[in-house]
Amino acid sequence: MYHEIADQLIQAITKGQFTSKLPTEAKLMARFGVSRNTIRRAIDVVYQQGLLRRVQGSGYYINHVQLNSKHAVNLSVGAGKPLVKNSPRPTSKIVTFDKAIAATIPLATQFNVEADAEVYRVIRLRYMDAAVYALEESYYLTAVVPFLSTESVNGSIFEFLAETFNIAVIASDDYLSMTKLAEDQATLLDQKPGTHRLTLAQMNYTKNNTLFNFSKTIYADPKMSFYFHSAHLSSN
Amino acid sequence: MYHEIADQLIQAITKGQFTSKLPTEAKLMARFGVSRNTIRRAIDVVYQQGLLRRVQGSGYYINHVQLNSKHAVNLSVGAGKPLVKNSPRPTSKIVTFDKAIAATIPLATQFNVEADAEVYRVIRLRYMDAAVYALEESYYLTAVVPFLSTESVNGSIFEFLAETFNIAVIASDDYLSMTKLAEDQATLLDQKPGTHRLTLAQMNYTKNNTLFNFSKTIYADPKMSFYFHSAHLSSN
DNA sequence: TTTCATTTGTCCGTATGTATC
DNA sequence: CGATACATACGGACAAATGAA
Repeated sequence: MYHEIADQLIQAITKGQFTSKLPTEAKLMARFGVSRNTIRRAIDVVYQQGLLRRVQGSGYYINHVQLNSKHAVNLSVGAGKPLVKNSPRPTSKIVTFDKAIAATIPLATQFNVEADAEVYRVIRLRYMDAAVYALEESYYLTAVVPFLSTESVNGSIFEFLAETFNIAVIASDDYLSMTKLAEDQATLLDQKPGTHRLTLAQMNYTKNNTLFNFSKTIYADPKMSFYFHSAHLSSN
Repeated sequence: MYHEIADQLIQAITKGQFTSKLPTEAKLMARFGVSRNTIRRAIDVVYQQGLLRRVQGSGYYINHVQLNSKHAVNLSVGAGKPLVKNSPRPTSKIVTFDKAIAATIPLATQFNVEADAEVYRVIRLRYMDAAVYALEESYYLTAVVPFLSTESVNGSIFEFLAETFNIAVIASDDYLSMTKLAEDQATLLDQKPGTHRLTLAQMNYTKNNTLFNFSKTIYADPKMSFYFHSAHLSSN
């Protein structure tokens, strides 16, 4: 219940329905017909995403997150969704799409994924507006994701998983660093080998914190930037 | 109250008092003599920092965060504390320490800091084990931070602020990107100009979400990495 | 396979504290 | 000072997942 309320509040804020402040808790209680605890729980979710400033005795103020760079990713919302409004959807060119065993994958051993786990391997170039912006290498545990359609691999895999298996990201571990492009990576990204580029390694967990996906994404644009909001649960 | 309990739980976990699971909520209620809501609130805090996996019907499992790189920063704990256990404390070499007006600072205008705000400016080289690891450019609003001792600037400013003014980080906005080193930056960091390095721009907020500090840190080591855990408030 | 106790997840109502205006 | 609004804490009830009998 508080999940839905949180979603509605987030939508309302991003749509600009509340310009400077959120209604008071009392008003929100009346509007949604729930108890104060439930409203506060929902507000916690919104607050955690950095959309609110909370001031005791005064109210909840809207925070307008700034993403100056054209290529910016907001990591605090969970999966790496580009947060630029009305951004065009990325397209993909598949490099590899097969199955593998975790033990044979460097990324998997690095993150202590169970060695004998079977995974779908998807390596693809990601395009935005016909320009390549990332090289993505992602893996899906077949124990959790029994099937991956070629169609979804060409589009949004996460959307496919949500619709088909009701798999959603509950938590994620994110590691940001620079990688020196190897020959093959460089040619795929159309850059010089040895160039340093931002790289996001990610572990994604779903219900009950079971790992279902891990990936490594190298971003082509040197101006790429990542945003992340960290908020303690209560502000005072 | 739940804050203290959360702190105690975090300490207990990092000290290795609980190896695989946390005690049940019922036991924690008894141990701390508080209600279930309070315990759960405290656990929320711990969970948010990525130290726990929670499984309905089963319990809370300890998560051991992996930071493979020697130079790794955990951003989900708030300020940029190095999380390597027993890591030596960094030392500093001051490049600049004076006052300035926000309007004259590119970083401040970029983040829409009130133009006429007065700030302490601290530019310093950060050393770990006699080796330079970062060039830090940080600003403290004098409206919130009335005084900065030279002593603290040579050591830990955040510790000084906590002890002296009871200023703690409640929330932060973090921006990670690469910067191409300018001449002066390159010489300070002992690198070639034009080199790409990881850069963390940070806005730090204290009680009632008032901004008290913003900074930009360029990390010398190309192997530098950042960790960040993102967890939705409830896992199921 | 079913049942049942355990354990966490959600929601409610209430009371009191504290900061803001 | 009083009214408003958010912060914390308690107790109770039921739902849902887990794990063992």
